[in-house]
Amino acid sequence: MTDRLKRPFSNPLALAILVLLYERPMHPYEMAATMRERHKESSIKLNYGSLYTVIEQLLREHFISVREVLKEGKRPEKTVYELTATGEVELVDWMRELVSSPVKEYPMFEAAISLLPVLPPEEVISLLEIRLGLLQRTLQECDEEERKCREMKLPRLFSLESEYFRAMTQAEYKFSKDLLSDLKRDAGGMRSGWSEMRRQHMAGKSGARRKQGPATAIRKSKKKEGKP
Amino acid sequence: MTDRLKRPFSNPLALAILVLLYERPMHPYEMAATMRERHKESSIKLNYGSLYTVIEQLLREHFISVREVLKEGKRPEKTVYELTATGEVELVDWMRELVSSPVKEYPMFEAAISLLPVLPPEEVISLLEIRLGLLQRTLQECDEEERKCREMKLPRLFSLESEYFRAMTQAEYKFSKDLLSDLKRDAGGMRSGWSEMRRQHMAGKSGARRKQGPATAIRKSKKKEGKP
DNA sequence: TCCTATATACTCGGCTGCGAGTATTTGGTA
DNA sequence: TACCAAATACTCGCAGCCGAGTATATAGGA
Repeated sequence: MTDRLKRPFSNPLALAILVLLYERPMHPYEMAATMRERHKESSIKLNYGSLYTVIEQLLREHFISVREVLKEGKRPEKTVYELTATGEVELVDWMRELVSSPVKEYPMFEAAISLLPVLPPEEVISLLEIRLGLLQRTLQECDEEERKCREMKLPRLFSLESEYFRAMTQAEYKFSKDLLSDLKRDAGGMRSGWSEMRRQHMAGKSGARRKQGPATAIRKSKKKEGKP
Repeated sequence: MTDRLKRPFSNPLALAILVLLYERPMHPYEMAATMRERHKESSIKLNYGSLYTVIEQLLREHFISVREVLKEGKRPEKTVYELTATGEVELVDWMRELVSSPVKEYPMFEAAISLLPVLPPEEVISLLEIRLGLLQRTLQECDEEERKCREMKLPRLFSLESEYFRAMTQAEYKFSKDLLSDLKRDAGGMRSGWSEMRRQHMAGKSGARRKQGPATAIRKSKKKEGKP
């Protein structure tokens, strides 16, 4: 909201680092350890490669700076970083934007759904059944998780992100289930437009193939090379 | 399901290309045009840079091959690609996996939620209100879209992906709304654990700063700025 | 005492992804 | 007829991202 300027980077890991340094100065490995301790890795993807790259970026933008370099014995040096004033502004600003303004993302399942007609409907039915099973298991695991939190009397704030994840998974479950029953109801039916659509694909494809030769060996065509 | 081998690439655009070539041979620009025509760009991110990179990857794996190179006048050559037998197997296999097995993804909002305590709760309330407004508008647009589809008597299959998007947006709306009311109910209250958590952050921070020098220019106060 | 497994703390090279740029043709209009 | 804008069809270079690898220190068991 505050500004619509493009941020110098978009990795959620950068955000997490800013937050950690907002609490106190740290060195990279400690950041990773802390994130794991708090199970942030479940909502924010963490890996070593990116960690150090992202720190580099943050340094470049002067959002963080080197506080000190520790040397103990012969171990590699530990570089401790801290948040700068600019960094704190960026952090708060970024958080504000993320909370206030949804951004379109591109989950794989959405892509798959939009290309669904390449699969025969009967197969989609059994694939969706598998999916439903897996989603249900995920939901159960979430509940289990939540139960533990309640037992330990942790305030809700600690588990907000998994609550969100559960809600989204639930929605996906419902969607898949509805889709499944619809498919079952008029399997192969006309109303879905499926068979018609598939026929088109097939027509296009087999037509092309036929023009070229009897079910090609692998590639009889003009360009036979693979890689120059 | 079929196999758990890692695919040589993960870009949804690659999947879309395989599907397009499954229908008929095409040249890159035509792929882009077709995708836009069918509004696939709303569920699969498209941009020129990636398009050509991804085609390179598919070639390398022998999932597609060059069918012919057209030359018309002095225009740049058009390279027409087609699906190989291997490519078709990959396509179907990949689709099966995507439909049957959910994968954990990392939406930005989930990251933000997991770091929410850096913002004062009163601010989160107003940010969520903005978000709810925007989400509602998105939902209305979806409905409008859907109405048009029904008017044109398009079969449901054509708009499945936007139905999915709507469902997910709806879920996010509900989650945000519930969170908002909870925040309003015990604003600043103890039960949420928020104030406590924030205090910790603050403590850590100001402690660190104090050691270093007199409260830096822009950020001396505990939290006096708001949002103009 | 020695050996191995694990934790600590990064480094490095390469692939992926992308936006901005390039060059030609077509269409409209003044 | 001349000119400009839009469409066509890519090319390029660089930054982001990541996973596998490296190297030391410590702990625990045989």
